[in-house]
Amino acid sequence: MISGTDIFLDKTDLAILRLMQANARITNADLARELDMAPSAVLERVKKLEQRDVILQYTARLNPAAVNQKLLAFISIKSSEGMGSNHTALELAKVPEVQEVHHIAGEDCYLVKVRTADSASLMALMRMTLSRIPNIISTRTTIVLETVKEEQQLVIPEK
Amino acid sequence: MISGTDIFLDKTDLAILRLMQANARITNADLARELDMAPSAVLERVKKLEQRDVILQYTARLNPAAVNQKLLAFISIKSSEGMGSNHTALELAKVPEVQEVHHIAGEDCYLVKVRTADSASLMALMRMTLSRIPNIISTRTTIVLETVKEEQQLVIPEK
DNA sequence: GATGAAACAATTTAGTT
DNA sequence: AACTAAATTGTTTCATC
Repeated sequence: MISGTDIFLDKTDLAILRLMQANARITNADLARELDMAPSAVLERVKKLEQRDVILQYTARLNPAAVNQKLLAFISIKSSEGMGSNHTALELAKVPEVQEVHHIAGEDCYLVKVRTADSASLMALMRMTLSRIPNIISTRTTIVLETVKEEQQLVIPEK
Repeated sequence: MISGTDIFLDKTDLAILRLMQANARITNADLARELDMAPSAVLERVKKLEQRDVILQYTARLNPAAVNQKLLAFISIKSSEGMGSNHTALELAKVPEVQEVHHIAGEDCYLVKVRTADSASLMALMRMTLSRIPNIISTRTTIVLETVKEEQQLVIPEK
């Protein structure tokens, strides 16, 4: 769960976030040099950003093709469960190949992003895993032919 | 550009990827302890994984709400350019608020993932930035009401 | 490819302002 | 919240197998 209490970030915090978003393996010493601060002061700020759930994770972005995950698809899923329940979404979220589950406005359904080795393994996933989740009424699968950009970088405000 | 030459990853490489995907700030010494190897051997492998573009980036995943990016939307964009050209996609990719641009099958259009502060700033972005990109025929915007899962973690094969 | 050793650098804690 | 100082730990190179 993500902190609901309000979060105040000053110029220094935002600079730390900008640097760590661009390179999570930057040393604390290099961060301190960039910010013209003592390493101990920077370390304390980083720990607080982690505690406050401003920084959620440090992760290596991998080339999907290198680890045999060449197929990317988006699936629109309609569920018969009433509003207020999101059991279907939670079940979808448990599937490791499912990277994203969003509840979307308008069409009253979920948008799911899935990555598998190829179209055969996507079919297998849909038959074996998705079809076992209750309340799914329909699915519409869109295959990605080519990805031109895929980053999670957020635009960090100036202040 | 991502390496086109084929990539062979052994069990040790895959273990490194699994560990660094989960925590990009793991120390090289800790990696070496997990793998029962000398730190120097692990360091050499990590450098090769970076060089071969298996590891694309180390990044901190940030809480979008903490940096005032509360709105997430997917936009389907139809372009009049012929197949073979992807000028529109490249222009879309240049926009910092655009996190993803995928060319999708079937409807002959792009699927774009965008993050902004709120719906007013999304409107402003569409009017000021997207409307200046040539060849865009139509857009259909879907607003995300709630995100249940959003990770980029890939399923790393066993071997 | 992997190792061990060694020089150098970073991390992290504690005490102080 | 920030600093300095100091002890511990990690990084990285290089010679060797």
